[in-house]
Amino acid sequence: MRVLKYAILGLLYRQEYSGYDITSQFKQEIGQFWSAKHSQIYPELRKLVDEGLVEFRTQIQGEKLEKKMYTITEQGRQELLAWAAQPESLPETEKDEFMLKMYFIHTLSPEQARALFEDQLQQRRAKLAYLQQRYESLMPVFAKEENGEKHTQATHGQTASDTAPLAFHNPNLGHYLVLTKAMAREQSYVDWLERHMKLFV
Amino acid sequence: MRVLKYAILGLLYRQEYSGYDITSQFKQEIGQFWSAKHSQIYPELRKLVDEGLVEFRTQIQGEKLEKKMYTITEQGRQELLAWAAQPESLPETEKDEFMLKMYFIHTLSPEQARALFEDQLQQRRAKLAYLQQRYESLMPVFAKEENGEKHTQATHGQTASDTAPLAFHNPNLGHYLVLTKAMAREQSYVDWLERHMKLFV
DNA sequence: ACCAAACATGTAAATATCAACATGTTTATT
DNA sequence: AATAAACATGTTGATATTTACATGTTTGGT
Repeated sequence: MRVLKYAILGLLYRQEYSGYDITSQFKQEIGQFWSAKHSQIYPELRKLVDEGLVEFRTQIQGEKLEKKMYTITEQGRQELLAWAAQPESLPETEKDEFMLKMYFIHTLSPEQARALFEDQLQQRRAKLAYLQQRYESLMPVFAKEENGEKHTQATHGQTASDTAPLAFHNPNLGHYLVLTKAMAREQSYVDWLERHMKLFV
Repeated sequence: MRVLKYAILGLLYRQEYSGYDITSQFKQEIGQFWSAKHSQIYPELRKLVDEGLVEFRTQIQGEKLEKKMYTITEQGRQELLAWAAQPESLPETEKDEFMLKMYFIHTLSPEQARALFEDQLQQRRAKLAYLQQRYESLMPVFAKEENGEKHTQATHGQTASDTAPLAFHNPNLGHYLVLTKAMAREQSYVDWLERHMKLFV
């Protein structure tokens, strides 16, 4: 399916990046939904160059550090748009090793199961808090906007920050969507864990 | 990491299975969180036999159809339990091609984006409905139990069926957990899509 | 008696992914 | 002046995963 190809083309659609920059991008928000290591990115970039979908120019950083700045070509843009507009059917499996362990919960003692559950809850809560903090620092306008009206007693699995204040033509829309979706995912995970914690008490 | 190894051991912990049976299991509920094709399963079973973690006996089906029924060994049980009790740190990325496209939403026209969004919503709703139906047919007791008290006006992203009526010692607990978790995941997805649909109206 | 679907097991080739190996430069701090 | 962290780019080898190739049996329905 070569999704990495399109992930890279999509990043280059907006601006010029080096291989290192692309690696860094995958450590940011989009990394919640797609990422790759540099050892996969560099060969993929070479392949994209060979296919005429991207081009690069070598830029000197400092005295002699060479970095390759990649840009998307017209052909690359066309392939990107064709992919992006194409609806996909859902994957049958969304892999989750923790849930696999939960399916085999009868292999554990109640104490062990509880420990696993609590560890997962702690990790998911930390991740959710991190995402919320990113949201507030990256999109202070929208975060504030909602703190007055609904954010007061939100306990039912959905933060008010997840309510779409952006218009279609806003360069931050994509970023906003992945952040709110990641928050919704983690909130749902936390809620489910909390709802089932009583099994081990 | 070899998660498939433990997925197979976990299945065999409860009962004897053939390779085909294991393939079938991955098409059931556990396939929501882990799965593999038969072309990966058969070599893995051979490897597990070589390692002494599983054994098999050949059984004749009908006149001459040979099938290999696999059982877990004591060593296999030990390795399974060691894995199952071990907490894991969260994966940095949970891949989702649709969300990758949403990050690149500026490559699309509002009409195209809306079409993608609606397609995804339709697919996620269908999947949620399918899971709910499975839940009701597999766990009729608990589905009924909750239809009286809370299931009446559930619109806030969490079905009442997701509220843990089982005790720790119930052989269906693992199955119950993956089903409710999959439903929660899909419900959260549907809610997020619905909340953001207005961007395209 | 025929046929299709399900049962059953494998291999081969291509691709995707990750961990480790390998090397060197630049920038900021002390 | 030293040093650590970040910047920067590659390759290699091991695994994991998917798609296609390959073959045959059994069961249930017409």
